[in-house]
Amino acid sequence: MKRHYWLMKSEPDVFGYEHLVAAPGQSELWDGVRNYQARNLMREMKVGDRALFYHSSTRPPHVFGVMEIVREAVPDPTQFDPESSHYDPGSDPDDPRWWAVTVRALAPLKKIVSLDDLKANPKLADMRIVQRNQRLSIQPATRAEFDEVIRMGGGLAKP
DNA sequence: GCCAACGTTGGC
DNA sequence: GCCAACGTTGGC
Repeated sequence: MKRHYWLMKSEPDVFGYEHLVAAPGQSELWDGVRNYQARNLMREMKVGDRALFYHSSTRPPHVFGVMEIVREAVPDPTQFDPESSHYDPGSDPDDPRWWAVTVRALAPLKKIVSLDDLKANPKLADMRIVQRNQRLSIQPATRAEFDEVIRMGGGLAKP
């Protein structure tokens, strides 16, 4: 089975890498995605896939660490929760609209890799994140891109 | 806080 | 099915 690579964005105030590391059992449902393209990509994810964890709305925005997909997409429960800010009254429980994978922290990078660093590396020119305002919160990456970002971050710190 | 990009909605 | 209005994202 071929492993795939991804980049997943979150605002650290809402859900950052530290939350993930501190989470019970160190795994967490990646809920709240309300974009069809991102949803479709998440449904392609397989157990064992790896993802770069990107912190947005920070100065500078940056890649912080690496996650592993530990469970394939299941219906996102927040879409059926009227109390949730992600509540979607239009979603049919028999045919849920929104799905979420479960992720686990693998390790932080030894040093963060900023968006400017990503943009400055010609090897990463095809990554969506470095292209003009590509806001998609879940993006595919190649293994070469994934490895390059980790190399730029000085490798993975021991958890 | 601003605003460009861009996805979604809804009138026609 | 078009497209203007609107809302959100996210870098700056």
